[in-house]
Amino acid sequence: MSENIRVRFAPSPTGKVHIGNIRAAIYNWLFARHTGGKFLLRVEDTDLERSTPEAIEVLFDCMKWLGLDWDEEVFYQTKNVKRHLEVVDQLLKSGHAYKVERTSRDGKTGVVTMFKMPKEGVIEFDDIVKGHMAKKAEDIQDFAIVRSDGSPIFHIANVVDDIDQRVTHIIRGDDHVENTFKHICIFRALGASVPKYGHLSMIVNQQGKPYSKRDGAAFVGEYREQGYLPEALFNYLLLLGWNPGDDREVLTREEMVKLFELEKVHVTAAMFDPKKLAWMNGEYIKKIPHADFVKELKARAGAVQRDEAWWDYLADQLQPRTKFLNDIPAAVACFVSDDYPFDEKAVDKRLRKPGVKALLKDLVERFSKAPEWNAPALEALVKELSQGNGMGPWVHPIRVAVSGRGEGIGLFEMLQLLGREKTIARLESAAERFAG
RNA sequence: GGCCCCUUCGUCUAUCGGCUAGGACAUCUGGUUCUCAUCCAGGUAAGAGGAGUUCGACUCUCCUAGGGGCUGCCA
Repeated sequence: MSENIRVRFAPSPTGKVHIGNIRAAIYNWLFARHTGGKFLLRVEDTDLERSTPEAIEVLFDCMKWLGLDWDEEVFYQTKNVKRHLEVVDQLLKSGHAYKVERTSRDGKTGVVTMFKMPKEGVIEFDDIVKGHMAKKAEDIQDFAIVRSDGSPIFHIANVVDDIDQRVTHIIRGDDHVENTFKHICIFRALGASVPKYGHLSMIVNQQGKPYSKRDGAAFVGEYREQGYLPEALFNYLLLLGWNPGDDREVLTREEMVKLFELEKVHVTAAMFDPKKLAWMNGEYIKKIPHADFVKELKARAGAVQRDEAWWDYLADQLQPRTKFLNDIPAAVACFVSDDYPFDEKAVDKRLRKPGVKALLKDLVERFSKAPEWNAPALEALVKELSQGNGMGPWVHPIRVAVSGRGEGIGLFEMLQLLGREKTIARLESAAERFAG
């Protein structure tokens, strides 16, 4: 493979980065890193309304969050407008373009510059992912390249920028396939070499339609806010249309770079499955180094003063069962404050039952007298009470009383972390408040 | 309507003429556990339909059906 390979990610900043779009970035990045080529970033900021500095910042943030580092300086399309128009002049002179008065859809009338399509012949190219593509020139109409206000249109800007950035491979969404036939004609009219193309299928929803904001989180920022790890999103998006050829699914970045091949990217549209992404996220959370997880935990738990051993222990209990970092606050609420919320359903099921009050009172007695306060000792204590018939009748009410929830880390580990004093106080309080 | 593309379990996919069609997620069952969002074991579940080529087609060809994309002075 050549080290001259140059690819680009060329989004138009709108303040949000769509997952389909970022997947294109991922594939470009991987292709560049795999082949030792350059991954360029071009900001197609010609829509002045939407391409605000803030929107561009959002784009950079998403890229950085996912670890998509780019080579060379960011290329801004607006800075190349002069060049675009020079090239249009060139096309006008060579007879590949002409001016004409037209009325647009919204009723504007004015003179636009049109690119003149060849009238016969077949335009063809070998798409790296879709294979051989061909279309009769006569099936494509002449198209506008300069608006009546004198501003260049996407088709010409895109092609000129690709020439100027010396892009060798254009990897982009499937929705650009038709444009490619047009763009190839522009490259040829300019005597420029035509880059190689690879068109990526779309990410679709359960109905098979392009995945949009109505289908759930469609933008990178939303996944970040919901506590997804960038590595998990990256890995999941990569697998939507590519696989390493064996059964591996959770891959390190190094493995991805080593194994990624554009030729093996799928042609068919892939349905987005939030459940598998969630699973993938859990896998990556398990892989977080202990010390880092403790840091996350502390950051999300709020201000609580405990010693390191206490945090270590809680982290060990929590990490394997955490699927989303955003679940942490609810999971640790009972450790953070004595004013933790009670889940009404759990309370109904486990506390508002006859006999529970007496049971809790009895436990308060026994816990007060317990010689040791640690998980194994407490478990032994309750096991003895249950006489081998299952600890459920004791465990469930205790759990809801001290944590307000029906699920969480192991109960006895939880009691150990809470300490004797809090445990007893909470059992007493719950007995008065809820139990019958 | 016209043009281009696609079609293996519910979903993501393996298979590149030999298949008892494999894996993962989801789902179900059983086990472990106090619970579960952990862990272990197992199960259900697929080649759109029809012709042809071939000793043999999920794999190659054609047709049909279904799906998607494009058809802008958007990108």
